[in-house]
Amino acid sequence: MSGVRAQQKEKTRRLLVDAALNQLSAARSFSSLSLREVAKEAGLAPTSFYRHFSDMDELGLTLVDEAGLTLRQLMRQARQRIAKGGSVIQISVETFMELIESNGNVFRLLLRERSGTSAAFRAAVIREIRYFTMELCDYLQQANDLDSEVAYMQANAAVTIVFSAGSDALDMEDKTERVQLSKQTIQQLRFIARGAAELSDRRKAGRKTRK
Amino acid sequence: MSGVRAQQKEKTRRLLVDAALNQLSAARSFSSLSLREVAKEAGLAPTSFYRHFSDMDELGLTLVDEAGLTLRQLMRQARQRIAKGGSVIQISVETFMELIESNGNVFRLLLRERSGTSAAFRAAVIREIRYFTMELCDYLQQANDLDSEVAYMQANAAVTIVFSAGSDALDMEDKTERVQLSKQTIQQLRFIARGAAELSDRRKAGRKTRK
DNA sequence: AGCAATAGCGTACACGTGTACGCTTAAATT
DNA sequence: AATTTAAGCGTACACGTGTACGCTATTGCT
Repeated sequence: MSGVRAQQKEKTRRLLVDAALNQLSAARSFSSLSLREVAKEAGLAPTSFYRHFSDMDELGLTLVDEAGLTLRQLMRQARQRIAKGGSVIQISVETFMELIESNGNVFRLLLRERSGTSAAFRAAVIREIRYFTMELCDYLQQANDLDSEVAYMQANAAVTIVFSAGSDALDMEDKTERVQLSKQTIQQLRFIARGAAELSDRRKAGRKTRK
Repeated sequence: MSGVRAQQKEKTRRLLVDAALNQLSAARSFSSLSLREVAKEAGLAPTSFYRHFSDMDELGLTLVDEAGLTLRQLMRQARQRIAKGGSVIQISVETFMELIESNGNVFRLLLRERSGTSAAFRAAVIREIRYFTMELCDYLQQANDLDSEVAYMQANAAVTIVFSAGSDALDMEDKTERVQLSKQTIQQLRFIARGAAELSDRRKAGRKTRK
């Protein structure tokens, strides 16, 4: 019942997953990784790969799942920090940027496979990002008392801006450049928040007078 | 002097470029294209490829250049339409969406290689997009009398939003879905415009009182 | 007219790829 | 203790890849 075998299997499975993640870089996308490369990096014979995944695609989807997990951890962490007070937007952006610095490869995976070549991957990534967006949407609607449609548009725009900034940040090695980018991103999010708040107010006023 | 030879060479060079472009699709990225495939599609022997490009990379950069050209045509067309009156934002978004419907592959190339695997490609794509952004920035600054830094942030955010929407539009086969996306994008751009105008005003007021 | 340049082709090679197949060895089950 | 299960390995194969090399045929130049 201890499952020495299953335990060992899970261990080398992780070896494969980690091997794939570690091979990702600015110059190396998941789709450019070969089964043999991953197996070799994990210290396995090529054919042993099949004991864990039937395909590189299957490994890839596992990776996307892990990336989604990381994204959710990010949200949790941001919420905790926000609870302690401070500018919501600023804290969110800074938390996000930290994630990118420490988990660049995970983020790269999401960015690339989003517009990648495999329909399954795209669907999986889009699902994760949508989940992320919806979570933000709920928060905005509740915290700022927004019209639900307006909240969605704001959340969607904000996520787009932040992800794009993250993508840019990945290519920066200079620290001050990144700080500058953060500032700009924060300002852009404020633009959006401002516009959304206004539209939401206008809609509410419209509903009132119509009654 | 007529240059029968050079003329013919240019012709088959175009054959290669077009062959590469035609092979692009949702399921096929440029980096997944092989020299042999492109040559075959162009009706050439693999080795004849080298008479025109030393590399697939060189062909790729040519493609990016063409994409940049398309982007500039887009700007010109949008400007012409704007001159005839109407909502600037609406016209811009609609023009952009038309481009995507008719030149999906060109746009896909830009989107993918932007976060792609080759540093040279990324640099080239980023240059084209930056040029696009700067052009918009100038327009905004002049037309709306904005603070220059604010205008840049607005232009940058707008381009990000529009490109992201374009990327989403590529995956839609339903027409009404695309119309809905356009509406949302227009609204999001208005959010940004609103926020930017406000910040610009605040900055100007600040400068006045300080004098 | 004669020579040089060159676009395009065919052949050939070494290399990396996915994966089918059978074997070994150790855990799990009986 | 005997048997079944399955993780991992090595070998082997067919296939697609980039590209070096030499050849042909046509254009351009002198």
